Amino acid sequence: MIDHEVQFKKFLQKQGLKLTRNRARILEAAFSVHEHFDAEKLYDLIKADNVSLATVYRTLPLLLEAGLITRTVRIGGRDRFEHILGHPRHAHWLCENCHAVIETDLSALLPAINKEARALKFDIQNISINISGLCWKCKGGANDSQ
Amino acid sequence: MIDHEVQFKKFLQKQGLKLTRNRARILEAAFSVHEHFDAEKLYDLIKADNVSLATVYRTLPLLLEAGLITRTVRIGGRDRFEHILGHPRHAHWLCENCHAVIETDLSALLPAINKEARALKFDIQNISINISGLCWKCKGGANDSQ
DNA sequence: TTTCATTTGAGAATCATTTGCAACAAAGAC
DNA sequence: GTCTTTGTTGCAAATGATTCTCAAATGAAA
Repeated sequence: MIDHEVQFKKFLQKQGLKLTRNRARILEAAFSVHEHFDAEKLYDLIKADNVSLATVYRTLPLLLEAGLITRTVRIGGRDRFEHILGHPRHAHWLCENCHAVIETDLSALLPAINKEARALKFDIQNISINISGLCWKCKGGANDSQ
Repeated sequence: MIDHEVQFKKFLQKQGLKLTRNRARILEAAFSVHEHFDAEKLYDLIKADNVSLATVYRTLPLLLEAGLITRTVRIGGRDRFEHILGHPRHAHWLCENCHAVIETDLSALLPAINKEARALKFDIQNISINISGLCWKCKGGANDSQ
């Protein structure tokens, strides 16, 4: 059983829940995508296995609580997520014009964030940094003003 | 006319739009709340003036584009905003347990963010930093595990 | 006060997400 | 094995925030 599957199973057991075939399938799908995904995307990946969209929606919060995925940007009215293991935390730069998403490492920001956390006695579970604006391609063109 | 009203009017004119009584009312409401608010909240504040919820929803994106408000945390499936003028940018620390929202200044992080932006040639319009976890009150109690 | 474009309220329509429910498993207890 | 209990799932229906439609209202300008 893969690393994150073990982690998920442990988490589930602690809540008296089970690691079912469906849940394992969803977890696997989430880790097979190395970019953002939304519920629909996962569903597309596994619907062949007769997993319903409702189950995907039911599983997402579990993965979230288990600390295996994280909620990131919201695009087109849809929540988007990404897996965490082997996917170091990063900031998202979202272009308002072309909707490109650029990712950058958080390491430059982490020291300052952790310092703040200590001061607040806050236990960090998830960090989400989204910066919107115009990417280099769009800052001159498409949008003539601003 | 207040500062941010001037700003809004300018913005609207640039798009061939008008600063109507309703829009001014919504802007005013947005600036009267010194915390996060959602569409419904603004609506409650001004429905006595016969402004419809639809108009609130229609105006929010304008305020956003005009750089007068910013989208922050999403709670209970609702988009939340806050005004910007006189309300320096800050990070949000969201407690998963008691849902408290703590705000901290961004100044410690801005230099690093701006540096990154320069490297990416990215034009920042909006920065949203949300850190979730457990606040000091909840990290020991309520939730026995974790 | 005519004209023409923009706004608006009201309610219907959308669409992601949640839920209710009945049928299904899984894991023990016997 | 066979009960029993408890969690799981697919399906369809419900929910609820947000968006859209459209006809009436308003505003600016001539």
